[in-house]
Amino acid sequence: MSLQQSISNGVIDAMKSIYGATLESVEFQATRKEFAGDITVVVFPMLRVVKGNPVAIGTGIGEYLVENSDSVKAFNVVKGFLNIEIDDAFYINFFNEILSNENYGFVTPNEDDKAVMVEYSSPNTNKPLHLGHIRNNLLGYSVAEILKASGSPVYKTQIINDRGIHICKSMIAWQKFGHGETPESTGLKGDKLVGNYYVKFDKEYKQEISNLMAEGMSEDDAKKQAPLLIEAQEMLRKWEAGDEAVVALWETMNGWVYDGFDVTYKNLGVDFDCYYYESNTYLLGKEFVTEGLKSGVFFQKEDGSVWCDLTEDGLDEKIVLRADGTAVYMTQDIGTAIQRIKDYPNVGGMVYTVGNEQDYHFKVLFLILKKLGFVWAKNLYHLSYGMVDLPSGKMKSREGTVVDADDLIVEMASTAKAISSELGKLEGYSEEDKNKLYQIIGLGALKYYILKVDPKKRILFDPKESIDFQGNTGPFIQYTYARIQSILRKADFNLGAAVSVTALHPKEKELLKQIQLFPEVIQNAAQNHSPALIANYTYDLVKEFNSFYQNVSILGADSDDEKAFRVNLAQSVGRIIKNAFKILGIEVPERM
RNA sequence: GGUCGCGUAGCUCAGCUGGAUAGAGCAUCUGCCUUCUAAGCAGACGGUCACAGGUUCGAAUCCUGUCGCGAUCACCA
Repeated sequence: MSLQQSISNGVIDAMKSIYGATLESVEFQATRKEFAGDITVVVFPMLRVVKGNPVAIGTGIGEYLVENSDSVKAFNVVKGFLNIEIDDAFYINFFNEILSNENYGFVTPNEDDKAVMVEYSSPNTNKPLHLGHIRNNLLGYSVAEILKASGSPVYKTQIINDRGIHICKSMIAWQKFGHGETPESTGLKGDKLVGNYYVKFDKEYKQEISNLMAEGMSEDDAKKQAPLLIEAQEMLRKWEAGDEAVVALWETMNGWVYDGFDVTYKNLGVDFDCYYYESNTYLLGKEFVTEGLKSGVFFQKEDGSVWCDLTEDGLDEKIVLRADGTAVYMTQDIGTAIQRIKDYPNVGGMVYTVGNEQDYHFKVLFLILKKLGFVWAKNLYHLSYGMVDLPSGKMKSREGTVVDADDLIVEMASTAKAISSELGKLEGYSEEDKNKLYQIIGLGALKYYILKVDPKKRILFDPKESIDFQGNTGPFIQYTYARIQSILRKADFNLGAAVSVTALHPKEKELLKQIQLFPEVIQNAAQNHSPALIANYTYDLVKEFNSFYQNVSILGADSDDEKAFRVNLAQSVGRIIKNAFKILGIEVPERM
């Protein structure tokens, strides 16, 4: 039982025994530094149940707690705040309990529990990944890890946008201007190569439009009649008809792109358990639209298009099938959701990691799925996040202001190298080990920088100002971890044994209080789908540890018991850092 | 224009279901490396929590309105 819970029960008992009143819950907060005490009960809310002077009530409860609870040592009341001092023994016992638990704070998933499917990444296949995708990937991956740590089985997935005219555009450009180039022949990553042809298409297409307009054609007509576009459309028709040559090219070029993406995913440290392809799910979506039409969830307009009327829910009418019977975005997403539950019957909910420009789309999607009567539809969550903008505004590929994911990762590592070399703590390490370390630190800085911010807020990223390595940053936390490992290497006795100290140093106590919060923080983060909560908690823990580290000698403690206690304390903090960072997808180095 | 989100120190961000005098980092300034890694620690400076009302013992937090920024309102995905 946690401290809060046990105090909470004590307070409820006290209210019953003193006033005969029933209290639903007890409100807590951390005690402010200027007052004596470890935890504070707010008396004001109790006035609803018991009339009286808050100070008197607080005093009454305090006396009862000291009398009846082993862990409460003393108390004081300031206005309506009951500050409770907890006996050191409580913290020491608690610490001995968690000492041997390497997975402290994690709840092991039960196989019978309902699983959650987390979708993330799902990029466009005609452009390389950029900073915005990095945020998406890191968020999705981390939320999946958080859910796992909080006790849910999780599947990580991705929807692959593998049909449509945009792919044909790159194919046409490659055929006409590519001279048979391949990733191997050029040494380019596949996604970069294909991205170049997408840009090439756009450029040539624009040229054709202006040529046609120079000949006197109107802009609208020119856009529709440019030969390149006609060719792309023709290719799309062939693709849908299953033309062998076109399909083969499509497979080849998609393969290049995915190979390229895989490299980036690997560098970022994210992965997936299963994949879904739009080309496989849109038909299922159409089936359910037909069914919904029969059951009256949808209605058909005169031209044959199918709609869902959401005006009663405060939204508009939404199209779910075109007049010509082809699928729209919504149709596919309906189909994909249903397909996933078919494939994984133990999935009870899904998380979609998609930018906030699609808030409306998901609101509608979830509502439609509810209307179609799926029980799991109430457990759908749109993990909506803000855009990553540059000081100049949005990233625009045309203006060359896109922050490329691969470039950024390389740049972060080289910044880490520069800083690290200056500090010169890595003598005796091989070049290979050093480079690995720079990668860990650079990525740590980047990932933490993005994850520590509340997902729904937009991020301003200034490429000219490099990401910090000091203060509330990934490297700072990694550094603390490395320092702890250094202590552990020097400690000359076995760790993990129960420790026996009688009194706590104030810094030790503060640290233990912070450690105690970890399980609660994980549950909280899972509920809110927010890695930022984990990041900020870890930072607070590390600050507390550093303060302890600077003010209290660990290896030079007075007694062997005290030394063992402190070393174990350091080790526990190290474990929590490692586990918290694992959830964030950030590695921790043994040395830096 | 309708809808949704955001607005906290010069900058980047915390602030959980309302609680005590609003919290960090960066930047600026002052101390601390012959003691466990100074990517650190201790401290100073810095605020009309966008603005105005309301709800109550109490509001950065909840409600309403205003302003500012962003997104969205396609038979695109």
